[in-house]
Amino acid sequence: MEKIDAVVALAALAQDNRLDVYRLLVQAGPEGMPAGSIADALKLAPNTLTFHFDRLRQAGLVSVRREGRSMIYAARYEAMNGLIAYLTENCCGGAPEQGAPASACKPARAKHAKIPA
Amino acid sequence: MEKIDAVVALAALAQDNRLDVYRLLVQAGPEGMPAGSIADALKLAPNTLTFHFDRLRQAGLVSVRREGRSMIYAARYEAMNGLIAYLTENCCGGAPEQGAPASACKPARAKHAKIPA
DNA sequence: CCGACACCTCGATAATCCTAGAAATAAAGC
DNA sequence: GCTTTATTTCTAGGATTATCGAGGTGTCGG
Repeated sequence: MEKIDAVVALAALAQDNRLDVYRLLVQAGPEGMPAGSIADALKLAPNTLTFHFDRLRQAGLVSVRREGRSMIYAARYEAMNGLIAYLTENCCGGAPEQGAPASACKPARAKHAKIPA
Repeated sequence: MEKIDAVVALAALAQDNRLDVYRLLVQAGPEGMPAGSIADALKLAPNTLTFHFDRLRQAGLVSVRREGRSMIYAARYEAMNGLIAYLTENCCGGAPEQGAPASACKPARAKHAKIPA
């Protein structure tokens, strides 16, 4: 994952309502959830919700498909994997170790010092 | 980690210059780095840098200490650990599995369906 | 075809964000 | 004490963001 993609994904998740939307979609599973149900669950106006969906979609975090009158949104797990991998590799003390518990971010001594742009 | 903390941390990292600053600090290691060196490395005006430091500090992602005339900023690794843990637990398919590769985010069937506020 | 439903697009607005210039504060050295 | 160096604070600007009301598009049932 490139830096620019990470920034976009982070920005997409860095908002109360969007984080709620994304978490709801994760819980909904691979089949996703219609926009209306999400609006009901989170008490958001449909047009406001569309705005947030666009941002999540632009960040690659969700996918959409039409089903009759409904738009079904679903979480794209690869995107979250990519983001977590980016953070682990670039913002923690180097590559994650095999033995260590998942995402153990420890201090590191500039192992691979180059900052990939 | 609470949701509000996650949103603040995500927002702090969701900006080009700040992500650069944070990555540089991670590479600098636990002792950190003086503000001036960071300004030089990233070609940022000192006052602009202060603005971004404030945001990172408010998010708990960095710490500061004075050393003579310099302000030494350092990454707080626990914060990143907390953020990654939050994303893994709340935005992936449930708790990370022991056997799985670190941060393997897989589709899940609403295992613990309650959304912690 | 027509009405009802689900959702999106457009336009406007208040709030927040990022950057930069000017001036202030803190520490070190002479 | 005065000057230099390192960084912050103050103030202001343009850009971006989140939300809302009004209106439009696409789909289903009859």
